[in-house]
Amino acid sequence: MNIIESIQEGVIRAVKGLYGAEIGPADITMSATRKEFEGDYTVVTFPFTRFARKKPDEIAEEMGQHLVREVAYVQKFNVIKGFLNLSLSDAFWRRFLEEICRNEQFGMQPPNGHKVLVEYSSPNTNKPLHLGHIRNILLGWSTSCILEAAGYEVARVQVINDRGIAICKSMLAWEKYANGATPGSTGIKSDHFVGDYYVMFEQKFQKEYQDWQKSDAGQAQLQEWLGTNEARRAEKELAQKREKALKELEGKVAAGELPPGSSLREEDFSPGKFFFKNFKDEYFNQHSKLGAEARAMLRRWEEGDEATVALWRRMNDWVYEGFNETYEKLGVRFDKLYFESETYLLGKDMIEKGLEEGVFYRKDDGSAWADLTGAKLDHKAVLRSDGTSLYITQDLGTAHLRYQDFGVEKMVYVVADEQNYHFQVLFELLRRLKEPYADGLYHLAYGMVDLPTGKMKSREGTVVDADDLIAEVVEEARKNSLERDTLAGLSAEEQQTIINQIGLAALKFFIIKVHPRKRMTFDPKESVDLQGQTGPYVQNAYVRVQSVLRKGGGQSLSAAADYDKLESQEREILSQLYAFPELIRTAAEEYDPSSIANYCYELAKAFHRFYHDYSILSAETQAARAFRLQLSQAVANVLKMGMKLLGIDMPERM
RNA sequence: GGCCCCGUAGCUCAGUGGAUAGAGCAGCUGCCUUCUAAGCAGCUGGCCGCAGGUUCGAGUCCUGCCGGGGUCACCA
Repeated sequence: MNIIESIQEGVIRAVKGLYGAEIGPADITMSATRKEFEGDYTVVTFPFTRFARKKPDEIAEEMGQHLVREVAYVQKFNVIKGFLNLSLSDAFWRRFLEEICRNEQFGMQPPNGHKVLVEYSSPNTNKPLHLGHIRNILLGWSTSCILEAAGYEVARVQVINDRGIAICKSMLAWEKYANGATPGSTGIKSDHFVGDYYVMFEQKFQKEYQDWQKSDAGQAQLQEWLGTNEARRAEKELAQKREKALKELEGKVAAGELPPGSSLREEDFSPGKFFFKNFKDEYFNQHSKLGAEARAMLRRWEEGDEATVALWRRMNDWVYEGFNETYEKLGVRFDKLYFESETYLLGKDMIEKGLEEGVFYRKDDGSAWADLTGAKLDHKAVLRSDGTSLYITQDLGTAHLRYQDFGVEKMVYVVADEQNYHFQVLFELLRRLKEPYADGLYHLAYGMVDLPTGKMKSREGTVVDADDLIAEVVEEARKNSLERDTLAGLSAEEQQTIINQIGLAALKFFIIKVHPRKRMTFDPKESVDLQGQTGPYVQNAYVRVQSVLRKGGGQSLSAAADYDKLESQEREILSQLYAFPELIRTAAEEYDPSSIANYCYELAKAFHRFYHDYSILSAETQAARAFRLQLSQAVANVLKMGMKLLGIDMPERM
């Protein structure tokens, strides 16, 4: 039993003995004592006034005496405004420190016999990975590590969207314009190589579309639309929008944010532009030559045309090669890949079963639906009238397949929050189908990543590429390291390893420290910061310990047993360490890596302060020296484990 | 419009219903002859979106409103 439970039990007995009331642990409000007061743990006594019929201070006083008498290691107490602050004995903390120094795996929970699957990354194969994927990957990886630390057996998987019109665009552009060029022949990273042809397709298509807009056919289409009611509505809305924008602009000019004489871009409010923007998909499907070619290619792929499938395989393999490089740089891996080309037909059996069981119903046209109005959702199509699968059908089948593959009781889907509705529907359907894992489903929905300039938009070229970003943070770490010149004496290879660790720590920590649910602003300038609330700050605390240990470690630390009169900073650090196991449990329960990041920062901060204020190697006594060495060692160990859960490695020097 | 998420310092973010709401960045000041200054300390900066309610106690829970985002396809 840990000390917190002991105290709770003591409080329960005290309440019963003193006031004759029965309470449970949940009725007790307990927390670590705030820094400005003396004590280690605080019990709030206000809730007890109801049955004690006494003032909070009196209750606290009585209870404090009771706890000191009855609970081992509770040594003394003080009362401030109804808050009962308890101090544990030095012996308690010394024993705790000894215990964690013996246990390298302190905080890691023993296997709990449960299996969980984590799906993350899940890219398309037509473009390289970008900043959004990085958040996804870091969340997925750290969540899976945290679940492992909490005792789960974890399977890491990704779904790869390797089929559909998008990859056909890349294929078509490559066929038409590449003249047989390959990643090897051009020296371009292979996923970027494929992505470049996707971009090229879009550019050629855009050019074609613009030419068409000016053509008789295009103008005729526009004229036809301009006569409709829809057009009149649109014109009205555009006029309103224009007015609003004009007001905003005038406000900004008045505030000096924009130069005088600034004006609106009138074309933004022209009905013609509005029309052609919305007509784009229809143009692609109905009129475009390139669109027709891409669709023909998709059809050939679906028919299994040999040459098309071979090209498809070749280009996708290039993409995987590039992805794997990026995954390796980020230090993540997967146990299994699910390719949509292999799973997109799955799920129909489940629909059949569901139809029999009345989970779904059929419309006259043959399509299958689920009535989810009871779950405050809606009617949802699960099979097309021609009998083919939909996105949701495929996900039903894939979930079932994964259960067969891994026998997991829980599945975590790391997917952006724009798909919240989809997962609500998916989980509800799996519950109704009585899938055995249906109660263990969790959508780890994370907010999109914005740039200081606004949303990332691939069409406007504001997407931050994953590889570029990694290179940038590592370069920043390299420059800083050179200035500091602390790595002299190490081989070039060792130096590079450390610089990579520092750069990636900055990037990863910057992203993980924000709660997943929140939309986040990613400022590239701040992400390469190496000072303050950052990954390298935490690494530096670890490095300082290693440096101390190199100089003064190796001797017996048994003298630590004689250390008494712990400093309040030492107690504070110990109390933080004490919270580590519980932190892992709650982080796993809540699927929240950000709590680990913030914990590591707080612990590093406490250590940096301690390191500054007290001498470790030249402490006043042998006992103090031994104790502080142990304490430093314990801090380093916990920081290393904590950061490892975030996918961040600790360098031995920096 | 329905549903979901967010709103805390100039900026980026913490904050299990408990004490005087915290960090980092930015700005200003100090501290390297001492275990690595990627550090430490200080100053400046808050109607915790607004209004009600529940509670001994609300940034935290409930309701309404305002603002931002997402989503509501036989697309994925």
